[in-house]
Amino acid sequence: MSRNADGRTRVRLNRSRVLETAVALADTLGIDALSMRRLAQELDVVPMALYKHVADKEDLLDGMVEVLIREIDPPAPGADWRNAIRQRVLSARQALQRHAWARQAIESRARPTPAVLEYQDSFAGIFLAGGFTPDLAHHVMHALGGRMWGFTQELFDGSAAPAAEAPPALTPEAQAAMFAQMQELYPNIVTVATAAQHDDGSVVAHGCDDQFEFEFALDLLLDGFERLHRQGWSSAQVRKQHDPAR
Amino acid sequence: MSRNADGRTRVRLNRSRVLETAVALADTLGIDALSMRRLAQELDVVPMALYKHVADKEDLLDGMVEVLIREIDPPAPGADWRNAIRQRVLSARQALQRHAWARQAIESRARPTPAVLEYQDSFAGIFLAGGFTPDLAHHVMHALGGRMWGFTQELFDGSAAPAAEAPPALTPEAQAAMFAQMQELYPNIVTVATAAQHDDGSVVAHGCDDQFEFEFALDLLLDGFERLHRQGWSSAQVRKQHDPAR
DNA sequence: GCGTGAGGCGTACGCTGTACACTTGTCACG
DNA sequence: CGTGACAAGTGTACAGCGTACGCCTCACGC
Repeated sequence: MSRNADGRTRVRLNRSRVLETAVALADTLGIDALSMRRLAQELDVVPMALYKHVADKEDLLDGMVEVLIREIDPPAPGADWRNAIRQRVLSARQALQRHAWARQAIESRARPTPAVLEYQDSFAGIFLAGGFTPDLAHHVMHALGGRMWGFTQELFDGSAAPAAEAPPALTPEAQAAMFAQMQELYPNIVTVATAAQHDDGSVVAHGCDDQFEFEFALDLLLDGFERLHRQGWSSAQVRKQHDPAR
Repeated sequence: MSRNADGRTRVRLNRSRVLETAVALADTLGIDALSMRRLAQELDVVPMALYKHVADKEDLLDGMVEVLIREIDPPAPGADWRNAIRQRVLSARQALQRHAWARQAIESRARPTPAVLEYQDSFAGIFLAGGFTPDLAHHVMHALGGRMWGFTQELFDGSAAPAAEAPPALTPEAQAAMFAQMQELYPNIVTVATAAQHDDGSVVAHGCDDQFEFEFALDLLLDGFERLHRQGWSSAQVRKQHDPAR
């Protein structure tokens, strides 16, 4: 067994040690700062040593995603489809929040690993067991999309002013000036972004509640799924309607 | 004015030429292969010359997204909110399909540029003009999320077998074997993935119709929005219901 | 005609992933 | 206990990346 600089014997490397260290490192440093070299250093090993345990960086990322999937609660056995889906998604969401890198990692993966397929299979299974036709289950899973993983579809963070990051603290005057400018340039965004507080009756700006937004969209979709399910929706009739010649 | 190797005078570089060439290059080579060096080469210029026109690679990507946004149709003036949103989203989707790199580029952007804010502002404006309360408009935009850009939330491509890319063509036997294995390991996915064809009555596997899936999810959401809008939904009552103490 | 400033050039640095050949450590078996 | 084989870890090297910094040079206003 090899020894480190202190001459103490060192635990052997193995795939899960590599993956778990990578996960921990990505948690603290962010996915961009996770390099093979940095990871090797963390494991007190030369970079190339990692390649005995992962094929390449792609494989490392795949493995990290698998670690994450294992943290997601298994489907609740007795629940009806709606609660089963809801629980699973919200559990996935929690796992994703523990690992901020995960969203990017999952989305950048080119091909699904067995673990990913298994995860998606369980969703399909829940819908089918709930009496969904394969047809409806298919479309419904597409509609769920990233939300299956608990992704919030960011991309609209009304509370984020443009380029207001580098300066750690803004003077109240500067803030007010920026707000005024925002209001001028993007009046609707400002209206909408500050809406949540108004309706609450609260005064302070507290940003928006990601969890609430996530569940809002999720339940909107689940409501829609339920309605279609009840009324025996089928894609054939919709297609016919849109394209009667066929 | 400088001359190139042939001694012919060369058109001067400028920001839009840089951005448009970058877009074209990303279209053909993919975003991963788009490097400052490769882009410079395409423009017949030394890499560092680009930095007189874009601040850094981040700025380049921001600029490319702006080029893309300009390709999206402006909001239809006379339309009701639902059609206005639908049209805009579907137009965005078309732009995104012309530029496969765009999704990743948009999602990786840390802070919204003015063009992005303006785009989102127009969505907020459509909802508000349609009589949505700022509160509802806020949540609804979150629910729309990436679909505002026409993103399909891939992540579940039932037709993609794992690691079936490198070999360009599989023998029918190999395909059959793989299918059998898929069926064993992921029975629900197979059921659901092959559903669309069954219901169509067609026999050949044609993958699934992305456009259909996209509109399915979009309309599901729009239906939900409409319902909430009609019944005067407000986040205050929902929150109270969940958390009556407050 | 000449100064000036923007635009393009060249060099260099530190970082990345990883190919390839090498040594070392560990364990099964004679 | 000795040994051979195989797995694990090392070292060197390469091509590519983004970009800091200093220099040159060319078009243009005076």
